[in-house]
Amino acid sequence: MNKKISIKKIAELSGVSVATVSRVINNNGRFSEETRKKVLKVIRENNYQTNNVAKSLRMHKSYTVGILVPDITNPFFSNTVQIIEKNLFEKGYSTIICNTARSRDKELEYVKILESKIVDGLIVISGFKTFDRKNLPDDLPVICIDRSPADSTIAFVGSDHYEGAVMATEFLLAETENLAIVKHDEQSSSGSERVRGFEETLFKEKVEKFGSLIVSNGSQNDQQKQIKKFLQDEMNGSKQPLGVFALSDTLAANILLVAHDLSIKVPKQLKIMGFDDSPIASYCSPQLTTIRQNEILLAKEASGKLIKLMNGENLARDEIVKKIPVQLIVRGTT
Amino acid sequence: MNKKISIKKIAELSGVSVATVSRVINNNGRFSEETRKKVLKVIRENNYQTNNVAKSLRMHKSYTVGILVPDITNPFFSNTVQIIEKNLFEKGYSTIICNTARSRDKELEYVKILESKIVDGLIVISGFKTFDRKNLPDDLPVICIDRSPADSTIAFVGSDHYEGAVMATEFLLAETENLAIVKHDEQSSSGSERVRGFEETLFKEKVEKFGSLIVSNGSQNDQQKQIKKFLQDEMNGSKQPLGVFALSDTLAANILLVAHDLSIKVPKQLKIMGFDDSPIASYCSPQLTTIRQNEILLAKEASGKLIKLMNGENLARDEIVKKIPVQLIVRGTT
DNA sequence: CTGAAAGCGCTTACAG
DNA sequence: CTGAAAGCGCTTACAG
Repeated sequence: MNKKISIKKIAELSGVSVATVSRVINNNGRFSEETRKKVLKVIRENNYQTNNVAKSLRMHKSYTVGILVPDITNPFFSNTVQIIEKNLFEKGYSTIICNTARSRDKELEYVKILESKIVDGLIVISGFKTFDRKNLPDDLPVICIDRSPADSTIAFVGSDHYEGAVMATEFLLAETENLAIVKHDEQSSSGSERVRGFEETLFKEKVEKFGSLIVSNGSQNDQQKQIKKFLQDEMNGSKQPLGVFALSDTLAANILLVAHDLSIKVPKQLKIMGFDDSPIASYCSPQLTTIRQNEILLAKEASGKLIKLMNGENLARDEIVKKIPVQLIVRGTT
Repeated sequence: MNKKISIKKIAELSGVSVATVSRVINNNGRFSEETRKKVLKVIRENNYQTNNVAKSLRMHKSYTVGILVPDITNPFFSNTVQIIEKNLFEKGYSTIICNTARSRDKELEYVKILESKIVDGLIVISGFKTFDRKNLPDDLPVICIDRSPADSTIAFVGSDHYEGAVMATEFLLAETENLAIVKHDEQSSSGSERVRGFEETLFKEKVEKFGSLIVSNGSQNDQQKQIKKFLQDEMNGSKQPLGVFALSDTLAANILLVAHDLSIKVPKQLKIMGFDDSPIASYCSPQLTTIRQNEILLAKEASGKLIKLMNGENLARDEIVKKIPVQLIVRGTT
């Protein structure tokens, strides 16, 4: 294929003005059936493609949206992004996915880039506790996913992490009162909600004591060492089985691996509850009991709202914040 | 933050022409230190941001590259993409990631979109056996990853799947001569290479018989059923342990799960070799022995070459095709 | 139904 | 050192 051809060239070749060509392309304004055919023929023959850069400049509309993702290799994120991308594509938007690597600087940098490329809208996925839109033009449609925006006027869609944790905890409590929670080092806003769900449920059920471990970031091996020490302490001398609520499936899977190592029987002596239903959950043995997030619904809400905003509509008051229900998936570890 | 401000406004506010403002911004052409300070001050005060759409239009350069990915939720792809994105970002390019969902139509559609957004270059990751660049302008820099281009002039970077399969097969052969291969339904070009590595090694070592299973796409459950039947047949009455070369870690993990189910001892009676070293490999128990692809090197080669091409340099003849070495990771299943 | 012209926000020869 | 003007490829009031 040769170099790009412009509307001007098409106009020349079909013996009409550029204005007319533009009208034909966009099927807008009036022109005779005859010119339409003629122009379309020339366009086809020359494999003309609209230059969207020029069009964006003129129209102040790019049909592009940006997505900020903290870590695209995280299955929950990549899944959600993939579905959002699909939804937006169907509506004629293409998606610029930006990996912020959980870095404030990169996040800011990418916001700048996206802005200067004049995206029509922005979807921001968690990474820090809050997202500050003060760097953004006031009129840019923005949807936050899984991260509470600092500004309460920004639309927000997220799983009901609190409710998920309540379900998880009650399920564990039905089997044993000897509970523990295992968390990651740094807490996202969703992580805090999960912790809150756990603790408030215990409080409500009048369980006063529970174990707690914070696993600091590091290699899988490091993490397992910390878990090993914890399990050895916790399992020691207790009559009741131990029920562990892990704040992610990754943690849950590691706990399971350590349990095998220590010859602790799962789920007989140790019950493990994960969170996310990530791919590894199904490849553990036994498979992990966990809380599944509904990425499809999440993505649908987020892209639907963004499109609404980009079409110039406003969100009703009760649409600003949307909690997506989660689901308890009972498998082998409980 | 308020609406966008243009170079024209900045010119007005600083009492110079737009030409001068442009020169100051790009530090290009000559201007007095005094005007520089003045203009920069106004820019800062007004939070001016270049409109890259306009700049692209004028410069025929967008500092944007497109990546076509068949499935962003596949860890190998998302990892590779993430690293490429990082490399390009450091060179001032932002990346548009397009999920083609292994659909020819979507692939074509996205190529069009990317083209019309005037990307400076394109990275194409496997999905079909070959990629045809006839729809692309002749002068657009393109790098293929993991998929042989139909046109042998396109630069290509991929893991040495053949060599990986040879290593895997020889390793298994050292333990047992009773081998089998388990493949996916649809073969990518990399898959075919893996098969070839397996078969040629067996031929070389004069092993004439081996088992073979093609697992058709479906739910995890479906796949496990097919594997179950296969294992029951293969394990029946054989004295030697069975060594299975699975064409992906996903397959390997499912085989392992079925083995547990059938109370087959791994690695005593059954040895399993995966491919990719995907995240699930480390969460199986025992952990999977597998062949690791070097995503970092892969990404480095791909982004490096693309940048070279985008800078107008040519690739030396021996740079067109680059095979990246893979590594045998011995863990618990062999 | 059709065209000439302005303008989106930039950069860059050209002239001074 | 600085400015006026052209032009990147489009769309759209305006005039006819």
